[in-house]
Amino acid sequence: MKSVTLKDVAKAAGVSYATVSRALSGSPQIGSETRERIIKLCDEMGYTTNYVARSMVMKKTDLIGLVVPSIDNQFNSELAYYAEMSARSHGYNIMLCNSGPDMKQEKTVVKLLLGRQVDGILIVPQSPKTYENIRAYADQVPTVFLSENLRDQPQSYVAVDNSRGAYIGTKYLYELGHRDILYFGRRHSTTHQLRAEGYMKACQELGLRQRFFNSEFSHSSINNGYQLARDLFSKSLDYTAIFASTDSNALGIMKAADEMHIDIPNRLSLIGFDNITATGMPRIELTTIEQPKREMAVQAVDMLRDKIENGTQGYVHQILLPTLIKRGTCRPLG
Amino acid sequence: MKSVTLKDVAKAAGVSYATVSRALSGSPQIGSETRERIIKLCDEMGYTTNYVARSMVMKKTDLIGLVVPSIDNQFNSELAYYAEMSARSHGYNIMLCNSGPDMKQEKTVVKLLLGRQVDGILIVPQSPKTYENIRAYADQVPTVFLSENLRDQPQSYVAVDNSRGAYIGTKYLYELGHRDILYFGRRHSTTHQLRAEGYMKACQELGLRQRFFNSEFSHSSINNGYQLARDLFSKSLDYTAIFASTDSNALGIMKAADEMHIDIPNRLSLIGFDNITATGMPRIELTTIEQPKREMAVQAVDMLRDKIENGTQGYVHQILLPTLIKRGTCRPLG
DNA sequence: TTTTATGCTGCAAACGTTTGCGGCTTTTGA
DNA sequence: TCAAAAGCCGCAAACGTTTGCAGCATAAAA
Repeated sequence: MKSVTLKDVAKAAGVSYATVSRALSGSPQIGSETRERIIKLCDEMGYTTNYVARSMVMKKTDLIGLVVPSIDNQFNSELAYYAEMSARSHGYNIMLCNSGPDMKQEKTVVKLLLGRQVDGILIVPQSPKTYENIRAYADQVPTVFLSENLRDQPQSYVAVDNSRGAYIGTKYLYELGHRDILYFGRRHSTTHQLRAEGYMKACQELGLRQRFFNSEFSHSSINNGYQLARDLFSKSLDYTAIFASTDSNALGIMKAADEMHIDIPNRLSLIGFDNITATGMPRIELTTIEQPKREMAVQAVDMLRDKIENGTQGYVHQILLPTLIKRGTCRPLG
Repeated sequence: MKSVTLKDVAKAAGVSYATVSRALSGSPQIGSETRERIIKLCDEMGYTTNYVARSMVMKKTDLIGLVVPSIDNQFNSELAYYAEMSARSHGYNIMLCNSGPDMKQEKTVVKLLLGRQVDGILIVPQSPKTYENIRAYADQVPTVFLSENLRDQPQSYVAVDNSRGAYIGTKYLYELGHRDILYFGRRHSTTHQLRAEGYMKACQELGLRQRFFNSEFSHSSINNGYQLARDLFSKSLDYTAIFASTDSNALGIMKAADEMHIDIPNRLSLIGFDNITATGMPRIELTTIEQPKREMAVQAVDMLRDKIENGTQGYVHQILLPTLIKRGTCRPLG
């Protein structure tokens, strides 16, 4: 268990450990024969530099704290995947924390991360109030928010153009001939507000009546969507398409529709938002709006790196473009 | 950005920083008024103990390295979720690394983790060869393998009873009246070998003919399953049920079947293995064998903690029980 | 040969903690 | 009143690096 230190290989090489450190870090003031001899020796002895000691003196841990509401959520885990890959390729490691389900835990893990001396924090907010919740800490270390729009807050974030996403989705339904489109989902976070706005904008432009069916449940889950949709479908179906504010909701709607024998897509067209993996599964094939998760994650770590390495001050709001993914749940009307 | 140190609050409190340290750690040799005064002061000044300095002297980082082939995989991300929650509740933080897709990267990240001085490593192997691949490192730090059976290897791991899972799945099909059951999937990792063995055992006991359709593709994905199933279905359908060695494969099979108008479950019953989230989605409703992911993750970190904290030597093979999840893809025959 | 420059290496401080040990003050017991 | 015990607290070393600075040898220049 006792690992070999600089001192050990220095002794073996017959030089001071400062020399070994310099040889490894490629300092130009070390002779090339000495360097090679030392490097070879390090290899043989299985030396790996102790990052905690290194971090101590460098005042830099090369660690990025990644906090997500819960990593088992498809959307988050995809973001995490790309974030980790990208971070590592730039020499950073990821410290993972689940912040859900309550605000207290979110605060706790962020504080924890600070104690760990992470160089920066990447956070996908668990609620619209996250910014307030962790503001005190976000000022102490480079932080970028991921996937949730903060709109007017003085904080860096990267997110899709949620409004545009809903806009193109609605327009697509229109082009398919639909004139009665229901917007399904909550609206109390900025993200969801924006989506609703995109829908409304499309409706205005196209001369459509705006119709909402929303709730203020906290998490957008399949089950929530399902429960809600059962309510919805027990009333008259005076619309031909639904724009669901999240894929999870859409999936719930789909389940309810199947149970109540409402034919998707023939009687009802359905479109979601996010393009989570399940939407591409056989039999589901949900038409949806894609969030470019890879790009989002990569941009977020780039932004964070910029703050960390260049000390960039201020904040930037990076908005990426969503894409319409046509699959099987939308049909031309008539 | 400059954080407040022990020294700072010591100066403010008018005591030495050793006293502050002791007050915080609850040492009995500090007077209670002093302690309370110090704690209050720490709060006000926003002091958080620097974990890297602490780790340095304690020779313990309270860090667990979690390496998974790719966190965006449902199965892995669920394990990761529970592992992180459990680890954190015991004072550990998780350092996340994706090891996929190649063996080289797996080795690299494990080496990295060692450099980070993690107290232990939790690894879900990316291939049957993982053990060989990282053995050199696994000897240097407490390590437990997750979800993959290592069978005779002298290493701790926790996994389901894969054999039993396949056994009960096959038996279930038998009880439904099926007599011609095809086993679909690869067999070259221990895990998959065990599943195949469970199937064979059931066949023997029940007097069924054993039928295999397998391949040696490296990753069990929906697409692989799909491609293979298209092949399979182009030949005669002289079986009434398929036991797929993974849910991913089963999903691929389902897709191919739908395309080729083979009615699941009426013409063909299908059962998977793993119970990944997608299987419970509307329209899919795949009958499957559940791996108790939460329990697996929790047990794995318990095991790891035991090694770390008590220095427990030797190894233990923890086998958990799988459960049959009855959903919609299996029908009684006749 | 002497001086200067150049190339390489070692010394030691610093990073922010934890903790054994010694010392001071106060209380207790006789 | 004095000694011993007890209760608190500070000193300083240690953890394993990085790096500014000084020092030594050798090579080049005068």
